[in-house]
Amino acid sequence: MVMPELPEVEMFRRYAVSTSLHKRIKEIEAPRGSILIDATMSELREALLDREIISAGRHGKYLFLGTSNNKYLTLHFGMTGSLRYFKLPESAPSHDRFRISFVDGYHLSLNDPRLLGRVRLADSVERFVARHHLGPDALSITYEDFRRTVGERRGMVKAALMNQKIVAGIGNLYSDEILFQSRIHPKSQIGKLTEQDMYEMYQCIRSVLSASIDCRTNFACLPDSFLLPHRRKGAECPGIEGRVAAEKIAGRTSYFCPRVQKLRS
DNA sequence: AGTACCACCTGACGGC
DNA sequence: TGCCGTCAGGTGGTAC
Repeated sequence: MVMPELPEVEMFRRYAVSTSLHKRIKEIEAPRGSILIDATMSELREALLDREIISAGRHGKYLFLGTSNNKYLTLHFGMTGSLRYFKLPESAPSHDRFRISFVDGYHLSLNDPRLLGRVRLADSVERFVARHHLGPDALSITYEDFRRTVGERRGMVKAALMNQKIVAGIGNLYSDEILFQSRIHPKSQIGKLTEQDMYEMYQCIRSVLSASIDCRTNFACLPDSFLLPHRRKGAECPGIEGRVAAEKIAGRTSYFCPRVQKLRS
């Protein structure tokens, strides 16, 4: 099952571009209801029906489908959401929660077994990002901004990496990978990180997320040096003799290699 | 300000 | 076999 963090949502963005751009919207439906936030179905229909999707943007874990009348259908995938494009009713996903139907008979659906995905309507991406207090996108943030915003916090580094207000797009899985490759223990206190630690972490954010996108988020395709394919308690650490440890940190089960990742405290 | 915990939500899985 | 508790994790809320 796909956990939608930045690379996964980037795949959804590309999928939407390759399937759904410049098609006239005929109908929208929410078969199970209660997926809309801050907007009603009639507002959504008013904004979208008879329009086309002309752009697909992403900020962190949010996907923005821009329409020809300057509105943005904003999708969040929760922890199990994904996009499916199909024509025949029998090809509809089994957990179809939000469906856009185009005049050519095709559909784009948000498939979401655990019902944690959300759909909103926005007037601009910038205003949406500001309203939800999202930090810069993890692949766009500069090192200066990263060092400053992380540096002025206290607490555990893992919590900061996963905090969407600091940097948008990193969740539990990729924060574990970034910290593993940075050789930093997830419980390390931010105030104890060196300048070198910060820079290392910043570079690993970029390289880890990019590598996953290059692999189309298929973990089996990642280099042998990655932790993600071995993200099980007791598994062998990649590249060093040792076992993967699991511990609840910042409210999430965290996997790390204690021999590689030393605690800064 | 940071942390811990809960709720939402369902499918998978292990224990008995 | 089948029931049941637990876990998975993004977001957003509350209490301390």
